[in-house]
Amino acid sequence: MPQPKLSRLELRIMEALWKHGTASVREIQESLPARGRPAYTTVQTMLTRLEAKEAVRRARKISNAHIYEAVITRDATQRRLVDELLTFFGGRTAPLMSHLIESGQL
Amino acid sequence: MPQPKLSRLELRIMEALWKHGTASVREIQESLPARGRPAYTTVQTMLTRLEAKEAVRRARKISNAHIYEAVITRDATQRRLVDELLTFFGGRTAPLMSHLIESGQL
DNA sequence: TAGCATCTCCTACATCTGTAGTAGGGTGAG
DNA sequence: CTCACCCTACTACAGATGTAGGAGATGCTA
Repeated sequence: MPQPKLSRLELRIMEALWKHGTASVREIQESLPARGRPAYTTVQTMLTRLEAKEAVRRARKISNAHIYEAVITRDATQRRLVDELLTFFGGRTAPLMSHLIESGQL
Repeated sequence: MPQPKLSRLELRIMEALWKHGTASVREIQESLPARGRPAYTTVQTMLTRLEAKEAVRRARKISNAHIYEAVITRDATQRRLVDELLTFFGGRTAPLMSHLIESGQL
């Protein structure tokens, strides 16, 4: 399905994958911030679920390890998140903008 | 706790409550868009959970019905959502902005 | 080739979320 | 006073999410 719904952790995994371009379970797991880093098999579970959602795919194999790559783009995913957030703002971008501005980085 | 984490449906309920200022379960339920409107008791369950999270409180009673009011502000809640979204954008507001702009309303 | 390190695959499970039914108490209209 | 109606409180449950262990396959190293 196009642009599946991803959970927070799934999004964290995707973020890591987008950064690496392509990666193994271990690479993804280790690239996650040590603080609150999930266990190896947890990452593995996420990748399996992401695969089921067709958000990632097994690109190839290196030795006995699968190498994953993103199927959905970061851009499309972010757009989806923004759209979803907008529904909570009643479609009004103005308040969202002001919060963004107040959020510092500008 | 300050700014509890709210689910989608909980946010929809809060939105209705913020609009009314104060409302009974029935008022909230009926103010939700008919399309996909949850059952009366579903709204009730949400309010109970929101109360547990200290996001709303029972302000008073009219006859045998509880009248709820929001404890957390819409503003603080929206800010929290924006901040959370920002973490998925690696803290960069720029891409978020561009998505917003492309989202039409501007 | 024997073992250890490493992977995958499968299974499990607690918690959260959405969804709602049921039982029983309070209320107001007649 | 009575009873139909509305409200609350409690319970239930399926699906999503986060979290991870264990068993067994596989690959590298001495």
